[in-house]
Amino acid sequence: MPSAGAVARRRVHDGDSATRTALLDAAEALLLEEGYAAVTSRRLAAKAGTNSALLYYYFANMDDLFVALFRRGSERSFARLEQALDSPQPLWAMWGLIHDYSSTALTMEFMALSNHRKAIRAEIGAASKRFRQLQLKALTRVLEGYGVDPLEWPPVSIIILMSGVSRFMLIEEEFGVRAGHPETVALVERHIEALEGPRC
Amino acid sequence: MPSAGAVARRRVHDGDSATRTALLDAAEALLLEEGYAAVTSRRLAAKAGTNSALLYYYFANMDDLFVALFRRGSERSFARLEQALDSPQPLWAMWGLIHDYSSTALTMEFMALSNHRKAIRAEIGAASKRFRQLQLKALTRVLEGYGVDPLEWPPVSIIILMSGVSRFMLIEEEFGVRAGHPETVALVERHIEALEGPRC
DNA sequence: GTCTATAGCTGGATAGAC
DNA sequence: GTCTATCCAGCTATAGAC
Repeated sequence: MPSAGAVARRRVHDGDSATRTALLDAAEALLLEEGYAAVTSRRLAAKAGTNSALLYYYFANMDDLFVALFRRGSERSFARLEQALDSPQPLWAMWGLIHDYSSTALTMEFMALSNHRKAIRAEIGAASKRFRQLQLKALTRVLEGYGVDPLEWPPVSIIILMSGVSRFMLIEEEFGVRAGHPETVALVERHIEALEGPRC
Repeated sequence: MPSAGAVARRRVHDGDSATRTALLDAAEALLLEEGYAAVTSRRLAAKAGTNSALLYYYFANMDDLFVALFRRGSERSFARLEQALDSPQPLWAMWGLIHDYSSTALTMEFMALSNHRKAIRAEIGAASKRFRQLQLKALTRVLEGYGVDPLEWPPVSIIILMSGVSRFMLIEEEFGVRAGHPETVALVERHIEALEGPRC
């Protein structure tokens, strides 16, 4: 574990290279398959077909690697969100994005990881805010178009409700709890359908 | 890290003793203050004013200690829930219990911990199911009394909505995201008030 | 019941050859 | 850029004295 005040002394090679990408890919795969505790310098280097010393050539330390991996993931998510909000059925598209395990699993793993990697905490906060702002800007316009009263149903609350209920069910499923999930998904989707018509 | 198939060979002393309780208290405090990564046998023993060898006198291994701590916490939560559901305003009482950081923080820490301690996963799943059943049994009766249509608003979905939105906001707050939270809390509380009158 | 001492392992990070 | 070899720290768990 790096000491709290650790500073990267080595020079880091930010550019793209096949090895660097392989290391990030291996880290992402390990993170999803076995959880962040499995992502150690040795195991991840082995999975990428190299050794841990090379990892430290590309990244100053493990924190650095995790931050790079998180940013790569956020950029992808952000692009997917922009595309979803641009669809003719933005509520359905957003719900599809939110209530999908594979797009949420990485985020949740990073949240768990952030418990003992403070560098990651700040990254998650910043990305969440940016994500929320984009969702909010689009949804405010969309809901206004559907004639939804923003005092009774603030757009930001719609986002939080959809995200919260979805995330909660995904987490529960990881622990084998499924009671009430189908009914709740149906409830959410009834309300989306009332505003936006059946999903196309 | 214990090997996957590790079996507890030592005899374990389950009964209450001041030292055992001190160890559990220290573990709980460390878990909340610094996250589960800080809960190592050495640090926790030091915090309890003893040494790690004694920890292994009371618990077969670290997994065992975490399971014992989780069970102690669940029993307390369960008792609080029973009391809440027995109040004259069960919706308000349940919401108060759900949307309270201190009662949720430990659960979230255990969920993060369960990523690399499988023994904990099973415990969380079992406790969640038990918790849900109690909530559901009480809420079904209460909502029926308020004349809420169970086809449009299934009681189990009300529970999931309340839990999900609350948990989501508590997590976001840990990452410094607060946008839309007051509006959303107000929204939930308006709906509770419509059914149960102002909170007493 | 409680302690000291320590075995055995794993991980982060670096040195230095090629 | 990539490797082998290695240092050092911290952790789980045990042995054995008192």
